[in-house]
Amino acid sequence: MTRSFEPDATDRAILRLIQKDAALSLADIAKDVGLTPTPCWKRIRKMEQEGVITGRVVLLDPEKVGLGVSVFVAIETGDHSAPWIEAFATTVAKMPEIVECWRLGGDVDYLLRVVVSDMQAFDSFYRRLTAQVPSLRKVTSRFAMERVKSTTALPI
Amino acid sequence: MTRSFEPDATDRAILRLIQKDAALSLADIAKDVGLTPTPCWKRIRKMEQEGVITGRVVLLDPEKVGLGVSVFVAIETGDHSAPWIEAFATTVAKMPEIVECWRLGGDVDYLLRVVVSDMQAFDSFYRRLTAQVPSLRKVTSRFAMERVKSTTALPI
DNA sequence: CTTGCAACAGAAAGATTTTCCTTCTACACG
DNA sequence: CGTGTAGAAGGAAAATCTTTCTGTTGCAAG
Repeated sequence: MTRSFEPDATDRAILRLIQKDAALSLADIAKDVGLTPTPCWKRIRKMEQEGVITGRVVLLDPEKVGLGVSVFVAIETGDHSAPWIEAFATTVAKMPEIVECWRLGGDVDYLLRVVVSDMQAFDSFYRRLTAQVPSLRKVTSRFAMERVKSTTALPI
Repeated sequence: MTRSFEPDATDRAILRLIQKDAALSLADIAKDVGLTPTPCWKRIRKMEQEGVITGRVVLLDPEKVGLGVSVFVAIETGDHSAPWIEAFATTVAKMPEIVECWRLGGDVDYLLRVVVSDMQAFDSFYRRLTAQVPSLRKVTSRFAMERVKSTTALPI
């Protein structure tokens, strides 16, 4: 796969900054990377158009909004057919408690991170999940005790 | 734990919006939640000051910046002392490839997500990790085949 | 009532976006 | 060689739009 976009050192400097704080003004970003606001803005817009930048979002403190419980759910399926995989992806997309879902190689087929308010809410989620998804061979839930680190900033 | 902040329906509507797109103008947000820009802005500022909103960031496409490989590393430690835990957290904080690190309850002590460019980069990371962290009893790496879902938006 | 909170309209301050211009480099051609 | 041209990248300044702040009003609870 040849990458269509090759960020130079300046692009990367910009990305490193706004990956951490997208509220910085163009003037500040520009000063930091040694440009004036205009070319800086042009680079950012280009990266948005090319899909390098996929969005701007605010992050919330899960505790503060009463969603302090993260649970990792490892799933082994008994059905590896394309229709099952597709149906599973659709179900996952529809459940907002699932904030991450990865298909893995190896013993575990899927790993989910589920965000809920408490154990009871997780139980409710768990029942809905297992009721909706057929052919689950093994489901292992592990509760997070502490969020040691969690960042959206890629090591660019 | 009593929560100091109780968002009302309007606060939550605002959060749902800007969790998905923080580039929306106040005018747009206000129209959507049925307010004028000023009270809307005051609510957002309040939530920022109270720490409900922890930051504004841009999200990147990992593939487009050449970091398309995510690996989950499950760690079981042989040392559960406070100093070990602290030292481990410090090491994790210093390694930018580790984008998530959770301390779990149960058989697995820690679960990491590591973002790298390719298998070779992961091997390099793996060597550095195991060289720096003592008393690792078991380390299991699972490669992500597909990112089925990944969102920063909490189900508020 | 009246007190306090939340909303509003409108103005000021500040940021973004556009337009236009300059510079630099690479490359083709006389 | 020297010159002309195209394309990429930067910059200054103006226009436009947003955010932020002011003062004021309305409404609900006490």
